Amino acid sequence: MPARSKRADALRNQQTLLAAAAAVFVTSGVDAPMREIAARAGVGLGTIYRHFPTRADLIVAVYRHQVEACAEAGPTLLTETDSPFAALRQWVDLFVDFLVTKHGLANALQSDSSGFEALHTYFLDRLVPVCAQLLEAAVNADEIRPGTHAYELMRGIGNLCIGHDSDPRYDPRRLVELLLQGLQRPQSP
Amino acid sequence: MPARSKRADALRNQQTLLAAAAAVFVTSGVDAPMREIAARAGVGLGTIYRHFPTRADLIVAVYRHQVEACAEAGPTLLTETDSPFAALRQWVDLFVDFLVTKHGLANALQSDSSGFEALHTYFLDRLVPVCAQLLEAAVNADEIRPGTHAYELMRGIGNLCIGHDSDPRYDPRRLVELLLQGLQRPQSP
DNA sequence: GACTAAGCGGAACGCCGTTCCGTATATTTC
DNA sequence: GAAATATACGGAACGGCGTTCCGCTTAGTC
Repeated sequence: MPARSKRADALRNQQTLLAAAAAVFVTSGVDAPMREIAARAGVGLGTIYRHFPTRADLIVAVYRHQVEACAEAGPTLLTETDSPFAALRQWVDLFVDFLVTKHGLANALQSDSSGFEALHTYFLDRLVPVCAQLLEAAVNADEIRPGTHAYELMRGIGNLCIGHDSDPRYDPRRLVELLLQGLQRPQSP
Repeated sequence: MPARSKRADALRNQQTLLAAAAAVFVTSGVDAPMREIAARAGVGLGTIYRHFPTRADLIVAVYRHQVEACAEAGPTLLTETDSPFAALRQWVDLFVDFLVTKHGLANALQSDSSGFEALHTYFLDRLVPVCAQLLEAAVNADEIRPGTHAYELMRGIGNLCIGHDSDPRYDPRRLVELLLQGLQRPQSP
């Protein structure tokens, strides 16, 4: 019993809000004042909170497609790439690219303030299993040392992506690459 | 001409504030409301801002000793440890321990909001040269590959220390160790 | 067209950083 | 010791932001 379906204006507003949020996130980052988003969408503050009770809900809704795409790319890369480690590296690249192009998203991802919990949860629930699969394949192929947990790796990568735009001398990609190399099994037998 | 020396009560308040801030930082993190610190010190808000115009100034003042100690440990470790890479590893451990025991400090260090600039600046100005020296020694000893910049490494390590207390499954030390291993020169000639 | 429940807007509250200035006091001067 | 003055103090006040709440509006229904 799906109750009664939502009102038309509610659905319209939800879409408008998503579009407005996406636009504002680009220019002002994911920490932009809620008022700014509401104003851009031409709705009241109450409306934004009714549709997206927490900021995290809004962020998740805005980026869900891209996260899904990233998650789905995992298995694909695994089958289409000859070495599992190469697949892992490409997948991580995808993830880093995603984070790095969203102002403040990496920061928000790690924020421990309640309210961002949903964000944290969604990203990790969706992506950690994918990462784990890639990791396991690479371990089985004897390309990397076992013992690294996907959760930890994902959070580490996320952390490394913080603040990349504050200084041109800091490029998260180089450090992530270093991390991956640290993962590689020493070639001694 | 050192102008006239400060008033006695001003000096006393400065000390009181430092102690109060140190105590509050332990319990509420370095983001604790300024009011809380002022209250704890038993002074007005104006006083805290007069002595420490920005939050970063206060944080720097509170932790200056420890940062100095860490900076000075660099050269010492280098002479007292047989391998430069081992010295680097120990030094990094020191730095991680420092960051990990200060709630929210790692976050603050990376915050790009103006006002934390002084913090960023002080930490990096003081520690990057030390790290660079260790790095260079390890490169010269042919223990690690050249091409990594101390600035980038320090920021990466700082980033990895963010959020360590939000989940027991996340241990920055393991990832930092991975990073260091990624630095090591592959043992192929 | 009237009814009703779903949805809307934005005023209002609380928290926080930061500024500003009337008041209090340490220090110097006589 | 008292007056003079530079210094420092306290906390009210302002603005920005997140979040809640409720009287009003409107879409969907009969």
